[in-house]
Amino acid sequence: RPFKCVFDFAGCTSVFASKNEWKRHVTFQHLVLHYWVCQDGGCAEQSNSDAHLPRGKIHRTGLGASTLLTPSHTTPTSASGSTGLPNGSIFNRKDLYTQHLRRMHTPPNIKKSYKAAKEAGTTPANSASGGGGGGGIPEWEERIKKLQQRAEIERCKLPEYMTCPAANCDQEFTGTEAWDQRMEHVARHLDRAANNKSSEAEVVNFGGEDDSTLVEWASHPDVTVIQKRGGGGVTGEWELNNPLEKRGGTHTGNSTHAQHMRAGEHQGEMVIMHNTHLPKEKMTEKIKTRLLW
DNA sequence: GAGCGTCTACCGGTTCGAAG
DNA sequence: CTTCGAACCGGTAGACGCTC
Repeated sequence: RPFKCVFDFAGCTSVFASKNEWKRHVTFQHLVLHYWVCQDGGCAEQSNSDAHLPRGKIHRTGLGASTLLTPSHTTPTSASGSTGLPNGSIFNRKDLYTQHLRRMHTPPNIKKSYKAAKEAGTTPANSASGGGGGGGIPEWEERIKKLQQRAEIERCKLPEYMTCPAANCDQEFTGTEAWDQRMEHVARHLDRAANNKSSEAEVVNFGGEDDSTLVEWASHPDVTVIQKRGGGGVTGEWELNNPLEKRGGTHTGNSTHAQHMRAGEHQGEMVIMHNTHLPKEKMTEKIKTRLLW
């Protein structure tokens, strides 16, 4: 398993055998560039500014599946107080949001159709349970697609300047593809390191002295993927931060990111973060500043 | 408190379409 | 044709509420 999580320096111990899984893990579990908000029926009542609510709690009471097609379901605009997160059920992956839609908000008549089809062994049943997809009732599938688009919110953007974390590698990456290029590049280092353990040139030290661009970006107030342990303290001591964790969260105990989010700016269109992809000049300037500390 | 049902989080495999 | 990435799909684990 050559692919260790790029945030291992912040405490993530995940390792992966395939590049695909490695990239997916980093993207969905740590970066959270996008998320999906369900504000239908009972979900709309969930405030994400309050102290942490136990998982699943808000889904208990009278979910109005039949209200899905009502005008109350509009673009997420009702950002809650202190976190910047909108009210509603939040999902970090599109397929999870879709799964939730199918399970919780399928109108009763559609559910009935699926059930009948399942018993008859016909097509719509294939997508009636779980994530579902493909065949089904066309109007409902169309509706789901629209809801998926509407619910999607961009949290932050990828960096536009990065360097390679491998020792003795001066490779730089710029532009909107910088992150992907770096991941691909680093994957080759990791691969080679796994196959040739004696090669020091392939040693990748995420978050180390050769990886300041990652640390700078990930800890930026508009990104907050990692944060200083204990909210300050020792340089180099980082811990993971889940950007979608509600303020006051308890089960990870690291949810101070909310302080950085600017809920007051969310009026009209829901925009959580702005310009988090720092240009090269700005990033290097920040790095210089950091080194002077 | 045990057992059960519901729901979300996460993982890993599969499918499918686009690009080379 | 092959490779790759995005999305889909199915399964499992854990948390929680409800009932007995």
